Amino acid sequence: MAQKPSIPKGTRDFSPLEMSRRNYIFDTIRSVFRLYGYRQIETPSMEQMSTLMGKYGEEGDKLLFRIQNSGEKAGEAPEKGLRYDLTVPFARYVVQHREELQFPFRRYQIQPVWRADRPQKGRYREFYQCDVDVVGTDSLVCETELIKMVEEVYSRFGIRVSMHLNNRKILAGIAEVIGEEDKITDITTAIDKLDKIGADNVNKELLERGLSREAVDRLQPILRLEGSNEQKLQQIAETLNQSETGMKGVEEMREVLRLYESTRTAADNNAFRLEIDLTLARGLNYYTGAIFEVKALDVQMGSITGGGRYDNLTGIFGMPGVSGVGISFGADRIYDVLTELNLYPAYTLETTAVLFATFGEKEREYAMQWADSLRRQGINTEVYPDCSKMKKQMSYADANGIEYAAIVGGNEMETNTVMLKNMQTGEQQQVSLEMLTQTLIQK
RNA sequence: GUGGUUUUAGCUCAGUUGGCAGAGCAUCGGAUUGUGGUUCCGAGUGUCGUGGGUUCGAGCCCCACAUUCCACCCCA
Repeated sequence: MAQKPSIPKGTRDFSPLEMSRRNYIFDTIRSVFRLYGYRQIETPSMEQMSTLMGKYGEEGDKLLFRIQNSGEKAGEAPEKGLRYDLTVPFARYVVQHREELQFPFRRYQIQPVWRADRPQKGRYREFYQCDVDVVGTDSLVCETELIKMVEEVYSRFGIRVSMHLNNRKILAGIAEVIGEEDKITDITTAIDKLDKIGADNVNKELLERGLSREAVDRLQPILRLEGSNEQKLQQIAETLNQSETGMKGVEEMREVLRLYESTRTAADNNAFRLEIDLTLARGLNYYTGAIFEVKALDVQMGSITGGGRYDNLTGIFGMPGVSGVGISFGADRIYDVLTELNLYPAYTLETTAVLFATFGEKEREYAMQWADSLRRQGINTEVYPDCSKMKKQMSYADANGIEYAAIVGGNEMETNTVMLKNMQTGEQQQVSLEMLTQTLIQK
């Protein structure tokens, strides 16, 4: 019985053109990662449920894909699940391989992750993250370099972005000074929505979540913070001067900004905006220091990159005292942004340089020998496999965006040449193997 | 998990109060027995998302499920 094939909700097929573009994204990100000395690892698609559970908050647990073993009954708790992000598997990896790693350890990882979320704009159930993390150091140089890497990546893509910067210690300090230390999660998730729902609704939500009227009032100056990063820091420092944790956060942020500014030159791109944003919270509750988020300025889309510092993620797996910091580029959202802004360079069309189109079996064999010679020079070459009509063969070259057709008939075989046709201009000339190789190598 | 939306030819989509299933593009063939992308002529294609129900009769009305997209929650 023929049934209509389909793929699971929130997943996608990638066709050749899309893959060329995706590879352009991965290659660009990867080259920046390597520029800063990061090395690649991969981890399995599935992890033990015990590794995943409880790392992403209540909501996160619900969004985990569970893997049902064939032997398990429907009601049993599955022991394996698909990874939800790359950071937690990385922490697990570090703990398991600690004896073989040199710290500080810089790694990058480009792999798909899965979330059983409801799909919508820029949200898929299977998507790629490009993670870059360094563990085993709490140096703020790392935060600074991550910021510079974000700047470099988006500069290469030509996407104008704003990078928002916050610090969990500052958020903790705020909760402390308004006397609601234990409500830090409620406070952060509420003020995270400031942009979207406005100050009045945020305050309403804070009251609903059980904050006192007084605490909400004391929060207001923080919410309304304006001015340059330096001015913001000044105001935050004044507000938090009674909180040791809060002041630590202020110092960290000040140092990161200072280091960042110290490396900037006039040549740096001004399209990149780095701003302190106290309303930036980020849901993952393992963050303890800096937190980052990047949004495209010219496209309506959720964050396209995010990350932060986590002081004790490996502690959960029995290896305390290892601080890490990292960020994750959302490849699929970047793809959507590049598509919407039409920013793909022309060369992202990965294709064949030359197609041999032939008039018969003898010509085809002749073409195969020529093709081998070209391939030895590293030129992407195809021989049309059937003895079809020339029209058909030329259409094939055209439809696949192949730049040159090398036509082989009796005349060409006699003179030991091919008729080389430029598919864009329509110009053609009879050329020797040497001339053909030269022409194609120059491309 | 909540609310709405979409699904008809390979693709994008029309389809009237319930009455014979349509267009453009793409594909294939020909005009052109050694030349594609432009032109002209011709042709093919459908379990109308799936399963039930109402009706003399359902692409259209009702129910369930799947799916698309959007918003909320949350997030890359």
